[in-house]
Amino acid sequence: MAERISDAEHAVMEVLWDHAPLDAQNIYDRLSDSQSWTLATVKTLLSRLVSKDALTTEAEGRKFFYRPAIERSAYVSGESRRLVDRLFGGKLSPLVAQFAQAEKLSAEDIAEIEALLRELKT
Amino acid sequence: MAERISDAEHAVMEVLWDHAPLDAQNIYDRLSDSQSWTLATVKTLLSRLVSKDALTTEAEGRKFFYRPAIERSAYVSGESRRLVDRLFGGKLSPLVAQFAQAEKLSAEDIAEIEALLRELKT
DNA sequence: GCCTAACGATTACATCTGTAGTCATACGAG
DNA sequence: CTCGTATGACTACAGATGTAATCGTTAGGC
Repeated sequence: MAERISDAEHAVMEVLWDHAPLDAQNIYDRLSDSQSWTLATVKTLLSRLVSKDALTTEAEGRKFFYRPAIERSAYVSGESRRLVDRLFGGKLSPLVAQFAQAEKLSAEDIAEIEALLRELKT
Repeated sequence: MAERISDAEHAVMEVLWDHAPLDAQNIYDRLSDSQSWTLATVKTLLSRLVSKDALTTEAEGRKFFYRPAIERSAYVSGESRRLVDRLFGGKLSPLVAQFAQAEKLSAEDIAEIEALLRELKT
């Protein structure tokens, strides 16, 4: 299990993490803001996510309601770890350094992270 | 331009970021530790990276020396931003929070990041 | 009861990716 | 000069991905 979720599929997952269960039509509607996919495309993505065990379905009449089978936090965790392992030798601090240098962290960002860390030490 | 670099291609880039220029055989040798690709596979990846303008070549006799055409930092920067945008609303602190919570940052990690931030504020 | 519209399922197809084999060629050993 | 070998180019092919059309079925309106 734990097949990899593609970018397009991820967009669908986000909708369902935000609000589930939903049927295909509803998911399509919510995606319309950000994507210009047809209903058919959304349905394909849903099918693929079901075969990947990333979604579960509940039949209601002749239609399905879809619900995430994995936690967003698990997905986010996996993806983050992947990136950090691949690009930063598995350590978080070089990533922070990278952002600091290339992205100009705002004072606010810095304060937020510091607060976080402070809390961790208690 | 700026075509996306795949995972396998990235492994090749890392070798060249570490030490360039190198010829195909040499790259293959250096990859042998981590990957069990054949020379043919490595050559395919090199060709694709050249068409993606991620590598440049210098002919020397009948062979090529390959050299990165993009900085590692640019690549790392792009990939990091992609992840942070996709999963953390573009902000770094939620990523740090995520790691803190799911990955148990060591005291050492925390200290490193704090030092980094302290330095930023000067 | 019949037709239509809405569903999921199936099929389609180009591109990208991982992985590698084959081909033409030219350099270097003898 | 000849031949094997190393080299880049080209070809191959299955699976993933983005994107969508079509098909078979069935519930609901009339």
